[in-house]
Amino acid sequence: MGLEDEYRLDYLEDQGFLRKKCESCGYYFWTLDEGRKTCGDPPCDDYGFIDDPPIEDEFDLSGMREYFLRFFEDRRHERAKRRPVIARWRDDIFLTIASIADFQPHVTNGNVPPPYNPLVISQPCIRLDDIDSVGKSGRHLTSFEMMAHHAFNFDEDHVYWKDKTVELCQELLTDLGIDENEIIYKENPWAGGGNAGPAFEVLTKGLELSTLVFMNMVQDKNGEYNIKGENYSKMDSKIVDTGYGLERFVWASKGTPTVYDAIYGDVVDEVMELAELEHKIEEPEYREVLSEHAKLSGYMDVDTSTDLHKIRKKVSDRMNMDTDKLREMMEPVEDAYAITDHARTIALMLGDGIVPSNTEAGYLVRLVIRKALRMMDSLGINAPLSEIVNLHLDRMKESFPEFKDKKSKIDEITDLEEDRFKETLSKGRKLVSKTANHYKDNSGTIPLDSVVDLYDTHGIPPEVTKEVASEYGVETELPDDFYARVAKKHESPENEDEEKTDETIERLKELPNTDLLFYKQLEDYSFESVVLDVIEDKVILEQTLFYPEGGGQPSDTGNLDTGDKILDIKDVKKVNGVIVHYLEETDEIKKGDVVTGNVDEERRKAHKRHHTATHIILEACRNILGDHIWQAGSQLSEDEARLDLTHFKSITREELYEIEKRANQVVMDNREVKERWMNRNDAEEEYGFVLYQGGAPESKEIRVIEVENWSVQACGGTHCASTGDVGPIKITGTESVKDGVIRLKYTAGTAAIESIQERDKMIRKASETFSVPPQELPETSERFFEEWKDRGKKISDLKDKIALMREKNILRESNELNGFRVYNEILDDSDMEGLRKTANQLKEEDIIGLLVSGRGEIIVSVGDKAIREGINANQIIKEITKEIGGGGGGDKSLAQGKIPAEKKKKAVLGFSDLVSESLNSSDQK
RNA sequence: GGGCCGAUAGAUCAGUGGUAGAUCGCGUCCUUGGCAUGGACGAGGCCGCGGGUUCAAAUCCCGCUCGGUCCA
Repeated sequence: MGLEDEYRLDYLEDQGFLRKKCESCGYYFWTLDEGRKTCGDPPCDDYGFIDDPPIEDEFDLSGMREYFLRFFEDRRHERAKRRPVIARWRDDIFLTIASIADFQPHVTNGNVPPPYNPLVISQPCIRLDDIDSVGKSGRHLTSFEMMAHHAFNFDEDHVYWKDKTVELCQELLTDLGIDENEIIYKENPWAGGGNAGPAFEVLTKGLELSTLVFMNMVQDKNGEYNIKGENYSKMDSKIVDTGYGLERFVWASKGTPTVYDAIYGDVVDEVMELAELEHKIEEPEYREVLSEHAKLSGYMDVDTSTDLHKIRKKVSDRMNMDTDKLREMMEPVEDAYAITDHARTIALMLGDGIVPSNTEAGYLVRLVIRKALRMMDSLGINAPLSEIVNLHLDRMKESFPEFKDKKSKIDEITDLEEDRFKETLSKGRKLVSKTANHYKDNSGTIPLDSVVDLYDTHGIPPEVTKEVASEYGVETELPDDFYARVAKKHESPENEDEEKTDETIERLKELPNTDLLFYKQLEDYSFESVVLDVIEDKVILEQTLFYPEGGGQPSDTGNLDTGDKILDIKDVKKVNGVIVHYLEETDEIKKGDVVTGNVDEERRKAHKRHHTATHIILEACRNILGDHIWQAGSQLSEDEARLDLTHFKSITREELYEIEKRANQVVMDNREVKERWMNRNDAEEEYGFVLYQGGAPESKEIRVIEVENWSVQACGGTHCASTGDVGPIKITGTESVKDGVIRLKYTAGTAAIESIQERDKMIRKASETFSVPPQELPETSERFFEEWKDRGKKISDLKDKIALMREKNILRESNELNGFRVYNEILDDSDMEGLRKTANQLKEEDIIGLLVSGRGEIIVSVGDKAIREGINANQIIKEITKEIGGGGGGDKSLAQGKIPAEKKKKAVLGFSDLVSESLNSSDQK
């Protein structure tokens, strides 16, 4: 079934819009211009807005944003706060890529009502998909603000739908002075993230200003609508999802050749200045080249070098200019644009608390930083990247006041990342030199495999490899689809998650949600309840005090008392709203029984202490280390708790002590720990995103745990009533989980006492060994270690001396055999090192020798002269060990091995014969 | 979350199972009026930690810790 009817809006028809089919691309579009034949979207139409801005007045970013927000506020929309660019509330994407992402999935799926309805927002977004086109295309950005008005229509609550949406859009555009004959609504259905719907792209003079999506379908294998290759069916809710590109609007108000000049031309100027280039945007010839270039790249992809080459060729032809000259002219400008763009993205990402890492969102910010640094390098900019980031931060003060306090942290992180990258590069260059030298005499070309390896394993960009290799006169194999090949290397078969259709789950669905007593009776440990069902080893009660595993807190254990028998509970889980108790055995319990539940009190208390301690420590870390600290995971047990934190360097000892001290201070303050249920939107409004340290729940009401005057977190766990109940907190260790994430381990309450005692025992044991009081342990152990090393050296020296002294005996006692002196002896007090030293003396004197230690270590040495006669120490030792057991080997002059100690004499006695045999056989050759 | 790479002298690194090395730096001496330089000698190593294989492990295998890097 098609979507034609979806687009026939009364509003458009009443206004006199005509539905036409684009002669070029075949898509339908709506226009007031009777003569129009094409849809207005490049490549069907050219850019018409450059040097001829369709928006009457010039706007800057904050001016345009404010105009938009006010416009919709005046039309009964509430202004919603932006969310961070890191999508902490979602587990399917790292970055906020659209304004609607703020409301997915909890609002769009109907679980949580929107904060306002309808609402207007300007949401900063980051998209890195087209990062390679940034700067070159004149229109791509890695960060942008998606302005939007959203209306969420559910069955009972209808706000507005298609006609009103288009009407508002049309009114906004004409309000801005855009000629209504130039406004085109192009039909182009949208699909993404499991939803879809009809959509209009709103175009003027070849520029897409906004997209109006009418999300009313959900992915469904048997759905009747087919959009972009997938089947969809209608859903109950209808969501108005619009997106107005703030930067596009500013661009359309200025008509500059590129979007970059429109939105932050002054920063571009400064970047050009740092590169000692002049931004000649005002020079006519220059501006013309730039315009031509921009117009062409408007409808071409520039992410492959061949496309870029085509554009260059066309522009140079049109301008009657040499292609090389054009390239020389364009490349630095493109890099400067890209650097400016990336710097703003970096400011947003770091400002919103992303910590650079080798994984997840942290990796994405590192990627952007490194791309920027590379371009700065090729432009010859010596200033630190943080300086350019600061240019943006200064200008963002007004629009993003929340970044004001973050400047020094952003500087620190940027500088640190710059240092790290330089380190990686300089190491990389050495490695490339080595590789280049290796292939210099070989093929003269570094093969693709090596180039991929250098990039994949060591992070050396292929361009750098090429550059360094050329210094050695070595070629580099570098195909156009290099990065695709790297990607291919990483491809692995994806194991699809099997869909579980569990009978148990079906049966659980029939049952009512369990009444959660552990949220109501915080200090109780036993309760009574009716048994609702028994499924295999699982018991479901009407109400329970047993806490199910969740939020890093393990489940309670305990027992159920049926009156006749006490049954142990080994695990408790929550399946949707139903709490499932896993029992050792369930023979004695049946549906309808009334049982008494007893929670293991010590275990629960240990969990409470560790959980509350976790909240205290997290806030202590945020206070001491900074606001970039976010919880990246946590796990409690009875004995220990651990907390993973985002942090860009390792924590120092001193910081750790400070955190420990501060946390214990909060304990001693005996602050109240309050728990309450709050409306989710109210809680977010009041506390912001710091609430969601442990991940965001997907419900209307959320449980908020507040440590008085300390921290507020959304949390479903059990907590102490006041911080004094936590008892002492002892940090027991740190480790790094991955780059940018550190793990803190600590104990609280009884467990803390135990861990302190454990440490005390270790110290006692060590100090008893040394027979010194604990306080002298550090010095003493150091002294002992130094002495131990000294003695090792002395022993080695003495062994040298012993070997020298033996020399006299050796000369006296060696026998003559076929012109060689042969010596063998058992040195009972010696070891392998001693034997070796003596053997070296033998070699110098050209004596063929066999030495055996008391433990059966054996060594055969042969001097140069004997080697020339074909004597081989390795062969001899093999002969010996073959005959009497053990094993050994080495080279011609020295061979080592071991034989059973009791065979020492036998080895020595047979030696002369072996040597003479060996001499004879070599004579025969 | 997954893949790949690395850890040896103060620094940078070599060392494919058999006597732990190079360069720079450091110390002493020589060359010099002094500096630069050149030369000689020397000190400096739990070869990351723990296990395994082996007659023998810096080296091979497994685990851990730390670091680097690429991808989702």
